[in-house]
Amino acid sequence: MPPVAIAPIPRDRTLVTDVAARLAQLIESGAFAPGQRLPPEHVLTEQFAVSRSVVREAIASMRAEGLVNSRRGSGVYVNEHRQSQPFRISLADVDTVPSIVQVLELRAAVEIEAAGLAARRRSPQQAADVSNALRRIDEVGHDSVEAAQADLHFHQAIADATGNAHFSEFLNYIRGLVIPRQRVRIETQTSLGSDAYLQMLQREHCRIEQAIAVGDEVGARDAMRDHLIGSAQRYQRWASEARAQSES
Amino acid sequence: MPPVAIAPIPRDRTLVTDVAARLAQLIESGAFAPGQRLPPEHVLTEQFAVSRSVVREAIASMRAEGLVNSRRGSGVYVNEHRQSQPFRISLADVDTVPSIVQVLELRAAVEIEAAGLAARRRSPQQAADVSNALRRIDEVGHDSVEAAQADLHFHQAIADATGNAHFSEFLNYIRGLVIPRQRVRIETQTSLGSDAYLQMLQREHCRIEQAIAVGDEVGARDAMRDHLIGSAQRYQRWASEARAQSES
DNA sequence: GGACAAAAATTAGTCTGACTAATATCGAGA
DNA sequence: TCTCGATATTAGTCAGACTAATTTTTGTCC
Repeated sequence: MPPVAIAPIPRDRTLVTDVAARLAQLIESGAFAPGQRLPPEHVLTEQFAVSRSVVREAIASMRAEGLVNSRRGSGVYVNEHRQSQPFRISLADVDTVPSIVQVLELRAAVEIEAAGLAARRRSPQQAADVSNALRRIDEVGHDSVEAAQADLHFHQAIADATGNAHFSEFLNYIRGLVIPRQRVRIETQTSLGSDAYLQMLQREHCRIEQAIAVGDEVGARDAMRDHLIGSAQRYQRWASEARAQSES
Repeated sequence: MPPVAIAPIPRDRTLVTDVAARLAQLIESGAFAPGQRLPPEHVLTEQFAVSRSVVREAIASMRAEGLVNSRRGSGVYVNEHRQSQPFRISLADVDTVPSIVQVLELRAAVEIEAAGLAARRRSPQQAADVSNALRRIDEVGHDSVEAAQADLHFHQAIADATGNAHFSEFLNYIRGLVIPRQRVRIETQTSLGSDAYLQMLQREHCRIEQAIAVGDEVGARDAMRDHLIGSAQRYQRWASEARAQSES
């Protein structure tokens, strides 16, 4: 008798996944070129020696993946531009403090350059948007939820002022990864650090806004760099304090 | 008689897509929590008033999207960590010269900061890797394909030297968007600009490598910025020349 | 009662056949 | 040659059956 049962290994291989994988491979390899029509279902049925249900579910999978599109009465066609693999940071990788700092570093890189581009290229309207966002942070004051949102809008206004939508979209993506924790941080900090903390933040914001307003590219980058590095350091300090507190 | 036929609007809505969308919405809204089991197929069949084929193809779609997973004999379960929407630049958006420049701007932002981080944190081994990559560019000389690859490795070595895998991965993603065209550019340039062009590139590379070697964070950033801005300008100039040439 | 095993019920996977609706193809007529 | 209509092709949907894996229930023995 074996000492322990062999690991079950939930083989979720099914005919559907097999057929989908083989079809996907054929497309990848170029056997079916973009724009080209796949063989009709009944042909795939006999070639793969499976039922039509299996073929249809496999095609439904590939359609969901954006690999093909179906046209009723016509056929299934390979999509023209099969998207390159997207950029994705696994949420599972954003769990520890160091890993979050790594994400913040990438975000900082983009925001720093965004501040520089904004200073160089912002329209008068965009400059006004940044200034308004800054004022809004002052107005909301201590409400931590509102403050977090106002802070977000400030950074968003800067990204928009670059005139390059990729910056806005990328920062939007990064935010989705770290914002939940950041909000906690801000709430904690504001309840602890209170006025002094908020004023320091606002001084940093103000420096950024001024540089963008006067078109000082280098100054905007430096100000944003100081702001984000400061934020990251504050985050790390807070995290270590929180840990020390929970261990005591 | 109408002047022109009404736009066909290929409505690719089907029962399958509808059911999949509604189920996805129920999951998004939290009606079905992660880890929870979906109602069995025959229940969905009567609730949505569709056949089992439709339900199954809808579930196959969601499975392909990573939203759920099926366990034969047990049920369909909502995946625990439904990934956040990834960052993706549509290839369709990377077709014109200005749009490519926008992508290059985002790439530059990340590479500039990567150079700074590399200068600050690189291990001796990583510094050596960067230097070796630089030397390799010299060695391959005029072979445009090899040169493009060596150039890529140089930038890759710098990203690796940050010690932050997100930088490497992000630049890898960006490369997948613009490299095909860049290679063409390099080939054209090398055949036209020849030695002078290569030597200028290598001087820029060398400046970056030196700054990283001695741990000059600001210098590394500046050198990388000059290099990438120069590259973008050269690309734009080449593109406009190519256009002028094709029009003549 | 509790632990274990067998039986039953539940559930997803697969197959078959049919019909519908949209599209594509072909041929006859102008 | 072009247009229009009939025909063929094809994906979408429905229905029912059977298989295989899992879960639940039941029954038995201790």
